Amino acid sequence: MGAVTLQDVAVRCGVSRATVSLVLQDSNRLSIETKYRVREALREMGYVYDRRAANLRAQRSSSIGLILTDVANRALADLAMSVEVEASATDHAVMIGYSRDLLGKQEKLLRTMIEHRLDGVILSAADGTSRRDLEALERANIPYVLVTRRIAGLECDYAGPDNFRAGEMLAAHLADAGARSIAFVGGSSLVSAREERCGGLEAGLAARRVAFAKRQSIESIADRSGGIDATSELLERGPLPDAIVAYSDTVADGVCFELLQRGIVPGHDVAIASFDNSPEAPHREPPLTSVDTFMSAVGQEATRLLFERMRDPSLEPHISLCSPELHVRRSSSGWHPIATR
Amino acid sequence: MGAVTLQDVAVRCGVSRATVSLVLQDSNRLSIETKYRVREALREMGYVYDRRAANLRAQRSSSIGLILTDVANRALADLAMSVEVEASATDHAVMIGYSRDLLGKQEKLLRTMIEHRLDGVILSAADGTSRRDLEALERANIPYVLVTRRIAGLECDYAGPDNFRAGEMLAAHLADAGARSIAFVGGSSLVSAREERCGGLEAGLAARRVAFAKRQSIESIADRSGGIDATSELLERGPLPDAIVAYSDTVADGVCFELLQRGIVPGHDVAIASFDNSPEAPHREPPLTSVDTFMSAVGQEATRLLFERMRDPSLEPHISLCSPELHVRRSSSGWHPIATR
DNA sequence: CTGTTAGCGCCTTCAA
DNA sequence: TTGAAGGCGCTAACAG
Repeated sequence: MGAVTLQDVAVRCGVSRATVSLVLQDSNRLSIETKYRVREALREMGYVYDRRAANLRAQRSSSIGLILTDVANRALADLAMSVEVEASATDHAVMIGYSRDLLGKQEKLLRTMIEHRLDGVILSAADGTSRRDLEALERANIPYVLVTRRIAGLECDYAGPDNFRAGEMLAAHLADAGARSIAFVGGSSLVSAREERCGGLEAGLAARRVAFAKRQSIESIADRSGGIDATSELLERGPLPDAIVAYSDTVADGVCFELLQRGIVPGHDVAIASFDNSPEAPHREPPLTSVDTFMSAVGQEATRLLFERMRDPSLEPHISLCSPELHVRRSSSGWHPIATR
Repeated sequence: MGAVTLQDVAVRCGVSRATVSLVLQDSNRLSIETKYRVREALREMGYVYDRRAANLRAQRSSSIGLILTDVANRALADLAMSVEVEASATDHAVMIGYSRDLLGKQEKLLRTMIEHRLDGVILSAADGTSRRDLEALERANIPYVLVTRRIAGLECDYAGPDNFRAGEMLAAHLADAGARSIAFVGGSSLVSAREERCGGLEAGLAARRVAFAKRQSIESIADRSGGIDATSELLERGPLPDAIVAYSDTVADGVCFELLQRGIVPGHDVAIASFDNSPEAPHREPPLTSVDTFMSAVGQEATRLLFERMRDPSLEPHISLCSPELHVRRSSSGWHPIATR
């Protein structure tokens, strides 16, 4: 019943356990003949390597952890899949957990991963995570890399899209198109990605002498309904701006919906743009201008950083930002200053 | 450097390893005082339970595996997240892998999971998986549950949406609305879900004396572009049917797009319906009639089945189908026989 | 080239 | 109530 062990095979072949172990490692200290005989026996007896034992012995786990807030949006799904590909290229399994932005759940996941003695962890931290929440990892000496979201005051490895640059790109595009008033809509300011995107937008506009006031930034849940709510609030606060930049494509969907409800045509009466460049963006009505953040590149990069740190824990923290790419579509190119005046 | 072990704590407290182990299990065979003293020491010394060792000793891994083809679509993401929730409720970690419908990758994932001696595996099998591909799991005595996709000729635990019933529901709805010719569009016939949905549609139509011919079923890749291609082919093969049923909401999007390209208005000139009831379905133009397949319920059920089998491997295979729910929206309710004649 | 030994950290059993 | 011992399956180190 119990699986075949190295010992069993050794007995069967009349050699020692160590010899069999050497065969598994294809050591060249053994005679061809012995190797062959042992290999045959391994196969015949249906031997399966027990990684648990090897891991215990070698003080590792051949696994890394991946903690995401969620995987229901396409961007994070791409990230998860690319992490798995990179990890398995180095023969590491991936243990996954979803925090749903709950600090308690995240803590439980971290504890579990530490007990399993994972070789490393990639973490997209829940809203409100502080460096104290990661101390357990440090005490346990487990290398980790942050993705997507930064933690204030914490210097550590990080991989993510260059959100600031992405914001700047939209600023440049919209300012050049003639927009003179711009609002940023959706997302929570607790999440670093929002602050970076909004910051980049503000900086880009400033460089082009377009004003951007704090009251032109409205927070919301980061989904379609959030886009609707934020748009309502925006229109109550004042007149329609030339352009609305949404926190994400999903939020932008809600924005467009609410505008239409009020008889305002997105892409014509007001320019719309956002972040993610999701697969549907080109197929929206109007097709949505969006900055691609290449989340699978981010996942790949995060995994690379993690393995580097696992190799050498003394490295300086490394911050890796993936370059975004602007895709201009009718939601912003269809708007012209003339049309609104 | 190395982590604190039970042994270390025992020495510090002047008791035996076993005593400390008993404290961890909160055994009532120990004096209150000893427990207290040992607990203090555990805390002070920063002891962390080493699950690897415990797992080796107990011949388990406290982890289950989840192999999906992909997680880029919302339905599978929901499934993945619900599996993780259920598993962690029983203190099991989740090791994840994505096969991308590649048999080779799936095989590698299975091998890894077997080497890690996972306690069980939930598998959404890649296209073309046969029972032979799962023999490794059986030899290793690892319980597994199939989700979402069945494998021909393999009796084993399975959890999935009741696709046949879902097809019937659409048949009933469309036939009652007056549709007399119906096409099924998109998806690969290698995937059991398509065959079940299409089969249910056919059966439901037959029960209402509406003909459904094989040539009214067109396969394609299961995405938006597949919907476009399949629709082109459909219109080349013959006249526009009263209704088009798409394999999934994503495919339906392509269908609607291609129809509009040809000046045919979906929801008016032809009824459209599909499966998944994705979050965007109500927000499409026209709002899309779709059958909800509750993938998070499927994930929950699959995990439940797996744990049951882990408890008692001798159980009869159990097949669990989650009831679907029809959501009628304008894409089908806006169409009337009159309008097309 | 091959075999022996001694653990990795935990937990169960048996003896005191 | 506590202690000692042995072993899960693997492998590094050392001895033959």
